Amino acid sequence: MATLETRELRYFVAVAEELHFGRAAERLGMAQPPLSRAIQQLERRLGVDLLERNRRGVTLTGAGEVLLQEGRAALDATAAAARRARRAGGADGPRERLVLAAKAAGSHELLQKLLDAHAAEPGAAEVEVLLCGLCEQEAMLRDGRADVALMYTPFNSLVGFDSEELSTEGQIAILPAGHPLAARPSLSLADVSDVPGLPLARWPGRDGRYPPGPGPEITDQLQLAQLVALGRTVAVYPEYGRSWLWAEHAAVPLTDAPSVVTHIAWPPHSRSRALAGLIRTAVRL
Amino acid sequence: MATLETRELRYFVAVAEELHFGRAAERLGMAQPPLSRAIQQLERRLGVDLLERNRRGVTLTGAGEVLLQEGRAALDATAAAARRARRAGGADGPRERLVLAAKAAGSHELLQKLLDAHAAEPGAAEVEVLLCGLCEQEAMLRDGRADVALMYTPFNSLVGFDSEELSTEGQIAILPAGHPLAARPSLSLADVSDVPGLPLARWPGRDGRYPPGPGPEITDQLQLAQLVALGRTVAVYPEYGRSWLWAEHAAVPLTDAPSVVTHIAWPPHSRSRALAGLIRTAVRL
DNA sequence: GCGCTGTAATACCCGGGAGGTATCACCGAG
DNA sequence: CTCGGTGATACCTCCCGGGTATTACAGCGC
Repeated sequence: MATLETRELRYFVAVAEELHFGRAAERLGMAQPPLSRAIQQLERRLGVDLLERNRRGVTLTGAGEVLLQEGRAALDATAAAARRARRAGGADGPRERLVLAAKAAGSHELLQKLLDAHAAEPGAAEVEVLLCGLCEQEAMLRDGRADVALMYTPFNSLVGFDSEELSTEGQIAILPAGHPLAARPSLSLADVSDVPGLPLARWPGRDGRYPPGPGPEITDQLQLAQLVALGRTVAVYPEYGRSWLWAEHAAVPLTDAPSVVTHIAWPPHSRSRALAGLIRTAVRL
Repeated sequence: MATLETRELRYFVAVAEELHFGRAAERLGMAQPPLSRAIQQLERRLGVDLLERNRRGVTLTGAGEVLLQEGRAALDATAAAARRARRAGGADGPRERLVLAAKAAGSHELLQKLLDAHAAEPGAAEVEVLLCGLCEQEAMLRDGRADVALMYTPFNSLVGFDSEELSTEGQIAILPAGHPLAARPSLSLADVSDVPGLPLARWPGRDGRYPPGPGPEITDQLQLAQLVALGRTVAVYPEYGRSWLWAEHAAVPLTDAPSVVTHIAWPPHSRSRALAGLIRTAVRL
């Protein structure tokens, strides 16, 4: 059985992502020839062509696509094993430590309630909060930087994790304060998706790409706040966005936007007592 | 960053499972001293004690428990990457191949319908059927021996996989043909759980252990069939068990047994067109 | 007390292979 | 036809993974 070392996977993923041996070697901190040789050996061992070497760089074969997908998952799992083992041993006392990943732009209120409730439990594990960008919670759970995360459907995908539903809320339209639509008691998606002179802001999808459209491409909450305040865009945002609105902003409930559901999610094979305690506290909120 | 090679994980898992360096080394096909050294290096690199060496063998520390869990998952993911890549490259033509894992004791009828319907689709992938024992589908999906599986809740756990529900059915009591209870139109769990002289058969749980009780420990369907036919036990079994009953058996519907739901399940990160086609066919059944 | 047994750790050696440098072979652009 | 940029090859070095022999130590029988 060909037993695929971590090093080989790392090398292959680098080449498959760069589609260029030289750059991949640089990224890996090594010279190009040994990298070429390692990939050739890997292909021989698997008995499969992974890369198509043509003039001007390389492309992935079907098997290469598969190995890229699966290899990334395997590397994540390996990194997770290392990180979680190290963390479990760091303070090997009775008090375990948990890392909770949460979107920085998420609901502060919910997070506060959860942490307070958990801290009040007797013998509760210490919880470190790791705030991250838009959709990084999934990667953090997968590669072990976090043990548990707050995720928001439909923005995050819960695929591959265990989860419990915590709360559901509607969405609002965030408009410049003086805009005519801001006076309306409620709006529909159709109302805000085609406002003359006020294009709808575009968020990156799960793959990091932006949907097409005339509106500005948003990367973080502060940028969005500025653009709305400047009267350049209108945004669809979960209810919890009300907590950071400025005086220059107006929020109007949307009647037909999909609900945003907050979940607490964790890797499915977790067996930790500390994690179980945190989840129990969360679902009781 | 300590980057945990596959080899190290393999070694550690072997030692953690055997709790004995000598036996682990034998299982790995190597000598004991290099294994000891490798584990020591691993502990130094992670900066964490994984094993407690006391007189008469070793025991796992907390960090060791974590690394065993996570390490197994990582090794499975790595093996899956190798297997799936190799399979994807084997016949790199337009026809992809899929491996479907199904419990040998499962519903033959459903499997037949699924395979027939799928084969009728134009351009459908070739499907290899891999029949396995009681609860092996999960391991097969995890380590890449299979791409997709038929699973039965509550017997199998869907945790960590994507899945779609295919069908739901009740459970029956399987009794010796001549038994008084066999004449009843229906039974409850209480009726069959305490029949004098006819103890309830015990199935292994997800962890491979048997619940306590007086009945025989069942390992496969044939053994169960024999024991019931001999008048030694009564069993609770899904409806689809009717297809293999003997003349010596009688089946009576159970009114209050949990329903058995058949799912089609697959690894969450799969992106294969062939797999998507099979799933679409399955949910249309 | 003294071996005896079974455990993991240490000492030391050897060979394979991972990685480096220099160079080649190839192809498209100008 | 050269030149720049690509990946592949040739060849060397040395580290480290693995082997054997041995030690250290704890329990057990007598």
